[in-house]
Amino acid sequence: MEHEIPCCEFMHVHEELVQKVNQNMPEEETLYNLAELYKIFGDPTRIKILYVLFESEMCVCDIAQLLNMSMSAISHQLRVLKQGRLVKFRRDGKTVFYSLSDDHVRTIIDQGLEHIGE
Amino acid sequence: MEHEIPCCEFMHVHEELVQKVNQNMPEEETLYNLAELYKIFGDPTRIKILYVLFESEMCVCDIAQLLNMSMSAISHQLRVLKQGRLVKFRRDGKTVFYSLSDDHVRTIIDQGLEHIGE
DNA sequence: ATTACAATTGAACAACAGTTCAAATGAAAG
DNA sequence: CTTTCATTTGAACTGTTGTTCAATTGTAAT
Repeated sequence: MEHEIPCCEFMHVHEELVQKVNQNMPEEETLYNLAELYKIFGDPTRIKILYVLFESEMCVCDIAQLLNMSMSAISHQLRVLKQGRLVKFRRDGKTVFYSLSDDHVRTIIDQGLEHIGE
Repeated sequence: MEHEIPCCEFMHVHEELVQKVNQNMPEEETLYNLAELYKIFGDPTRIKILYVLFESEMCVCDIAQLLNMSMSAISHQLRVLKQGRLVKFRRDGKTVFYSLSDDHVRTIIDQGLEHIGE
């Protein structure tokens, strides 16, 4: 990440502005975590799973049938959603039921829909 | 995307619920576009660029210096942001100034921050 | 114990994404 | 027209991601 920066001879932004940017820029780790969160939303399959879970908790098998995909594929994606704390689960016998872990999920998706104009 | 679905013998979700899911699930294209939008936010460099642009419009060169990255890398990412309609630009002589195209950007990022608890 | 079955896991594979490097634009000045 | 310089572009390379397939785990029933 080290660079010789071949760049314009003078900066267009003022010194004051540079300070403001550095002041308001969150820490590297925060930015990284933020990107990680959005990466999770950045896949149609995972978005679909979240939509399905908007209605109610469901087992892997039901989700797979509803989305017409293999249980393995769904399970892999549920793991990603679990790691991102977007879904939680409970076991009931052989079956594992997944559900949304909080309301941010819905808000974030709604904001996105608004942006693309749906 | 075709599957033999080896799955549980009976569905746990009720018929009524299946209908509700299918009713509320947006069209395939919408879901795809939504995922595409979030993919854009799913990269630290692009998040940083957006943060920089929170303060004011800036040229490629200034952004590159502020983030300590090559102009080429920044330009490539600005193209992605441009395609997602998250930034707009104006040319002034040899310089191109980029700025945020609307307020959704800020709202979406704020929602994300809230989720990760910052 | 053995069987049945929902769910998870890991390896493999193809598709994709981010940065670099070198070359090409595009606009202004000499 | 030629030069200069900010920006863009395309190819190459590397690292990552999503799905499949086969094998495994975990729970309950026989």
